[in-house]
Amino acid sequence: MAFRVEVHSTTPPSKQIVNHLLSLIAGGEIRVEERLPSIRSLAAEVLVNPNTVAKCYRELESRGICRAKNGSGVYVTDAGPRLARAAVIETCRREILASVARALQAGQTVDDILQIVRNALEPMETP
Amino acid sequence: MAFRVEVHSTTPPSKQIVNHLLSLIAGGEIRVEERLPSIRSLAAEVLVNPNTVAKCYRELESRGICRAKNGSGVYVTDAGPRLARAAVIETCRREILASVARALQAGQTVDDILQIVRNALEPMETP
Amino acid sequence: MAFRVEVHSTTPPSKQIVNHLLSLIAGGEIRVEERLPSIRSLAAEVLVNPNTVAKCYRELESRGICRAKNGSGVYVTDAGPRLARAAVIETCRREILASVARALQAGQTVDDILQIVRNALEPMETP
Amino acid sequence: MAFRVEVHSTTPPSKQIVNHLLSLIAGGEIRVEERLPSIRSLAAEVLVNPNTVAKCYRELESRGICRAKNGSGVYVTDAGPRLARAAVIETCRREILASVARALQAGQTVDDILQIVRNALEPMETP
DNA sequence: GTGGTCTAGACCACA
DNA sequence: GTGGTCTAGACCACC
Repeated sequence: MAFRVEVHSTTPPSKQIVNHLLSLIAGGEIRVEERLPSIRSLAAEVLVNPNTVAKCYRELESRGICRAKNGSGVYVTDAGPRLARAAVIETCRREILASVARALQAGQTVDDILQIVRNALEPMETP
Repeated sequence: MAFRVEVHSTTPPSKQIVNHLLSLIAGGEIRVEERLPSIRSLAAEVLVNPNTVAKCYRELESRGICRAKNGSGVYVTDAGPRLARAAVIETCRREILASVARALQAGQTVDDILQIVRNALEPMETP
Repeated sequence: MAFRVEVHSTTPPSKQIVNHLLSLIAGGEIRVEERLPSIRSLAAEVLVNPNTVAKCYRELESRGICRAKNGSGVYVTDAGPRLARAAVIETCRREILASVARALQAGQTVDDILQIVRNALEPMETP
Repeated sequence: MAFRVEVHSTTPPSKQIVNHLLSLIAGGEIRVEERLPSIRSLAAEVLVNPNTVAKCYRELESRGICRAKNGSGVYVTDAGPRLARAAVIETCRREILASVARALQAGQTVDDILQIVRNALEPMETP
């Protein structure tokens, strides 16, 4: 997993965890029909209460992304990867639009902003 | 202003308002020694409790960006625009980096992301 | 409200509460933009933990039926009554189909079943 | 059998299975002194743990509807069909009354409900 | 006062 | 072991 909840963020742990799971499913690191980490193990790993993780799994299940099988675990549904990808991309799109708009309003030039984006994209272009 | 608090965001209204005021000051829409909107009028405009706005003004004051004058309102300090600009740009930079990284991880291509950024920049290039 | 959670039912309290709230909204007893009972007061009334009621409200909110305003309460959305009605009717439809099918399979005649239904409808035909 | 346990129902699988067996016995599809499906075969068919099925058989046995014969299987008792029929019909009657009442309260008309019931009865009238 | 979130710990049903 | 549910009680943000 290699993921830690940022305790001092304004986004609550549960939302951070949901977002992270969405990223994992969207990025194909957890595949269709594959099992998500168990509630208790993920809770231990990211140092939150199991109830918090359970809430996250419930949320993903209500969005059709995964499905709990009693006594067995939580599994990615067929539609899971598609739904997760759509959710992640839509969120990122909105965030980028908002950030860019604010940067422009604050007096940052178009070139400044493109430079920032290029920096963010670089690590993916060289390898 | 043309600004509304997103009630269901995880970033608390007070922080949204601070960010917005920072943008206005950074962008020169509120200038040095200019008065910020009154607590009550801003509260009424963004449909928020006056206490919340007051808290925001205290926050900006503690960061040296504005200063309350006895009974006459809150004014932007000399250093205000510079401080606001630095804060906004740094925040936006971090947000853009994070969003772009997540979009890439979710399977979005570099071109997809550039397209999103271009869309965000467009409104500023034509006028 | 005049509603009590049946402790010894197989349907968990939270689901009972959700169903009851759906009925109230579907039946127009709580109208658009009207406030639902506060989490704490409803919890006290039906003798469950406030967290349980909070979970129910979250569920309804995730289905677009109501919307929480921080510090103010939970309100029925514009689409709430329509969504609630659809949910209740769909549930009843499924239950009736299942019950009737099982009664038939158990050897009950069509007339027996119609008689049961007429008994259920009677109280609404006389007034 | 043509029967599947609904994994995400609030009624536990064991109860669903008991209900289904009651229907089969009540409807005469499993007769007096006839053997019920073996625990393992039924468990395999409905994709449930054999322990769960065993529990169901114990339940039916405690209600006098069937009886285990040493090592040879579980058989319907003389009183079984009568007891099963009574149980099923009473359950269905209660369920129908409850569902119809809720549908009425949710704004469904008497005709709407009769239509639902007719749909449920149709498959038995044509053949 | 309102809702939102988290923690801690219990019990149940199922594999 | 798995998830599901509930209780109890804490803290935060907002009205």
